[in-house]
Amino acid sequence: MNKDYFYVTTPIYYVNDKPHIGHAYTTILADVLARYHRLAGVPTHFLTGTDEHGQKVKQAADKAGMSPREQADRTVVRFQEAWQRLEITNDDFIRTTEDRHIKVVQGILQDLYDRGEIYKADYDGWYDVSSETFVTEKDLPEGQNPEDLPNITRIRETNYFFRMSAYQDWLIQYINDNPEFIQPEMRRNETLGFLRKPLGDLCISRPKSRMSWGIELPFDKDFVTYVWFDALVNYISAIGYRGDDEHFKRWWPVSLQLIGKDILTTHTVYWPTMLKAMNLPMPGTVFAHGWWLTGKTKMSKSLGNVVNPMDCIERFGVDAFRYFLMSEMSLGQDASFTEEAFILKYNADLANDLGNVLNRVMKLIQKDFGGKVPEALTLTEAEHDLQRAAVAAAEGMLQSVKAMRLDLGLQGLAAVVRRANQYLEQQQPWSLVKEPANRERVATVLYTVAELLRIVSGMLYPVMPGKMIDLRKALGLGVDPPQFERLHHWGGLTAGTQISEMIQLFPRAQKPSSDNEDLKMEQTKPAADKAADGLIDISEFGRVQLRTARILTAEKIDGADKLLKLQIDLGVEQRQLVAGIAQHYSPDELPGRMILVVANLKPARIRGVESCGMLLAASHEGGLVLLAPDGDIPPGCPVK
RNA sequence: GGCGGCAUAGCUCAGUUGGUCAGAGCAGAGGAAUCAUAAUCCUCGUGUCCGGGGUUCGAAUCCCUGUGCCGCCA
Repeated sequence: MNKDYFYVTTPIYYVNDKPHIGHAYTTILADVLARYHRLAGVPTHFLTGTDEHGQKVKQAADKAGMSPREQADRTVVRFQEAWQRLEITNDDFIRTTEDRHIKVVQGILQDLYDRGEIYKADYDGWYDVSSETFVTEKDLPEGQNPEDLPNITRIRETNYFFRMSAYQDWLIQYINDNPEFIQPEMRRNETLGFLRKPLGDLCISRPKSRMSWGIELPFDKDFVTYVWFDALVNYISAIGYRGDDEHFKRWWPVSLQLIGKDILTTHTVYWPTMLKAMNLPMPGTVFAHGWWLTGKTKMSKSLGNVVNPMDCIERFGVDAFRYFLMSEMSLGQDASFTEEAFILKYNADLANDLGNVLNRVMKLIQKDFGGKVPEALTLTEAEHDLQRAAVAAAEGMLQSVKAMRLDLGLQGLAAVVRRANQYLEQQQPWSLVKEPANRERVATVLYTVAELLRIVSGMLYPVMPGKMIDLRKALGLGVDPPQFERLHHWGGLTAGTQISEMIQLFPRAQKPSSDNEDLKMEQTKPAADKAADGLIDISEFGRVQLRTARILTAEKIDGADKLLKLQIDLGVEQRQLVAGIAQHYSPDELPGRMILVVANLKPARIRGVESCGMLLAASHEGGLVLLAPDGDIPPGCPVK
């Protein structure tokens, strides 16, 4: 980590899109990196924003009967709201329609024009309307006649060009001399490959007659700026280039520019040559990451298989979503997003390991030490081992931030949490405590695990800010963000601190109901065989999760005279279930009643209505009565 | 067609400069324990490290070659 400063950018997103997982991923990644740097005490500036010029915005505006600017104003909030929900902590948000941006673009253009870096020339050739780019016949699919392609038209027009070709040799040399400039290495090779052929000049204008929604060229009112020349400048206009020198010098050159691999050339060829022409230093690193795939197909709007980040947040929480994206993507490669993988990871790493270990240690401190963090006195080799492992995992996480391999760092932290579970199992504090002489030993064990959680939660904070603060509050650590220097040292937890009431940090998620039907059938068969004598053992009964619940609402299901649709409160969550009790209970007498339900029943569709669970009722000679707890107890309590 | 990348247990992947490197997690099987969200812990893999050559005392790791995917450019 560079200690001086960290300036990180995402691409600016085109306002015509809706935020999808691709946008969310880049932005969360930038946020996580920014947070790590801030917590390490590195002055950090994090920029994102929106690209608001171009044909598609104009078209959408015309269709909606408003000005392009109004259209952009309406759609930009989609991104701003999305980033808010995802807990993105960008320091600035730039829109290319802002004055501060337009002035800079025009200033740069005028300067380059004055210095002869931009010249006027005629263009006569093919133009691709959909991508707003010029194409040569060689760009077209083989054997195709341009006139037959719907989005290709012949145009002849005058335009302005940037002398990009003049910088080709310099750029090749620069990339060769600075291996960290383009990452991962594969993308660097790609760029060098691209540069093996002669580089043309870059057309940086569009005649207004054809495309009016853009930044007007300062030296020719008949033209607007080509969208890439406009958009790339955001990285410097936002930090005060040609306006606020002090601010600009503080953050330029940018430390890290995150991009998707689809916009590699613009960022590794156009952008560097533009900067060179402006006599500005190059970005430290341009990093192209991979794409999220669902199954085998690429995420894209045209394929209609986009995973909406918002849906995932609602179901699993922002923090789990951020964790999954960061831990599942090996940076630079593609990764796949499936609900099944998400739930498996969530249950394994977050619910079963991290959430559970917190729960275990809290319960023991609660029960045996009156809810106060006990004091660790005599440490054995086991404690020293765990300390070393925790500190090493914390260090490893920081290394992985530096190496852009967050997945590996998170893996290391997950591993150390698993070790905490192993350690508890080996030490058996719940057995030791039965012998008063062991009390000091138990105190040491519980302190050790709690302290490990302090360090791990601190290191995970940039990825899961909300949940990690919850965890730290539970341990009595307060609501402030962790301080990194304290995470390298053992012993940050103060003995005697009051911990909170029990919390469920990551409630276990239900497995996806969609597939693996065959698998489940196979799994249940052996149990059915064993039950041939009609007797089951306790572990089989244990597989059934019974819980108390409160009925919130009840309504009839059309076309089914026995069924009611119920919304129930299960403590940590709300559920819908379908119950065959309509002939015995009317909908209006049910809300508010406490009942018992099977909470881990595989979801099913009954009469087209989803049912997640089953309520318990006793029947006798055609009659039926609901079972209810005998006494006052909140919803969600386990029934054993 | 050119350039580049990848190919390791059922699945997802780790494997720094060639020498306990044949691994982890998940999934699966068996067992233990009960503090805990039936969560946890322990035990269990003879994997042609894509095939074939080669370099080396020794290669998943280097070189050549074949095959299959993928990316960029044509």
